[in-house]
Amino acid sequence: MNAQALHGHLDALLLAVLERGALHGYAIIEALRARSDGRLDLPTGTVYPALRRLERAGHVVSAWSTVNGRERRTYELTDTGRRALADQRSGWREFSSTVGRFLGPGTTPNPAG
Amino acid sequence: MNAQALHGHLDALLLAVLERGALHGYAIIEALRARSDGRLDLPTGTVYPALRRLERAGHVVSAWSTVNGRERRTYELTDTGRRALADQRSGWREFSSTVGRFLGPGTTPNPAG
DNA sequence: GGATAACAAGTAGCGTGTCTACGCATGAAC
DNA sequence: GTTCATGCGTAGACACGCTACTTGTTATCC
Repeated sequence: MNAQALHGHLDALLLAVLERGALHGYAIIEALRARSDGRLDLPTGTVYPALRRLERAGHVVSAWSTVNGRERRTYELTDTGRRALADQRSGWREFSSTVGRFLGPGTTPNPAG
Repeated sequence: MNAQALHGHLDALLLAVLERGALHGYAIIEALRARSDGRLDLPTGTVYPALRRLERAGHVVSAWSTVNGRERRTYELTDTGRRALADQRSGWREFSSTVGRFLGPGTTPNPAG
């Protein structure tokens, strides 16, 4: 599964992983991969531009830090970003329940757990 | 909600509405609108090209019929289309459950106490 | 010491897919 | 005879993610 299917939901995913705490780009990619059991394996060429978009939109702020001589740009959610995430969440719910009507009951309201 | 968010799932929706029986383009649009409580209101410029894509792919076949002097092109699911729909369905389930982990109700830091 | 891999960030150009904005045609209402 | 709802269709614009590439550091293997 690649990000083509995401189309328009990628930003929401990025905000969602940052909700748990600030991360740098590479770590975001790994978090997405880990939390999706390897299903979301996004290329850097997808994630980095998206993060810059989010920063331009004011949803995240970034800060450079150097660790072992390696440059890391760490991204953090802003208040605006938090509100945007809430919006995206309700948008996702409406979207998935609407499409779910046509494509099956598998909207997974809750993964049984 | 428009089809921008659909991106990649539109074909599946079209196949899904045709699953219940053959329809012509305009009726497909109305069926989508009706079954989604008005949430899916797709422009013709989105649906007609999509239907032609599906026909080129062999997922549907079309036939002209004239009703009251009006030309209608009625689309019908093929066996290939039915299989494709099944594929899309399982694809949708995987997609929605994966994204749902991040954006779903169970994702909030307030785990339904 | 040199090659390779993993980590870390980024850009350029392409392809796909939906949207906007049209055009064409018929039948009913006013 | 103009307007509206029905019905089909295309052209071009635009947004977004993908592929492929570049730059640079640290660690590992031979």
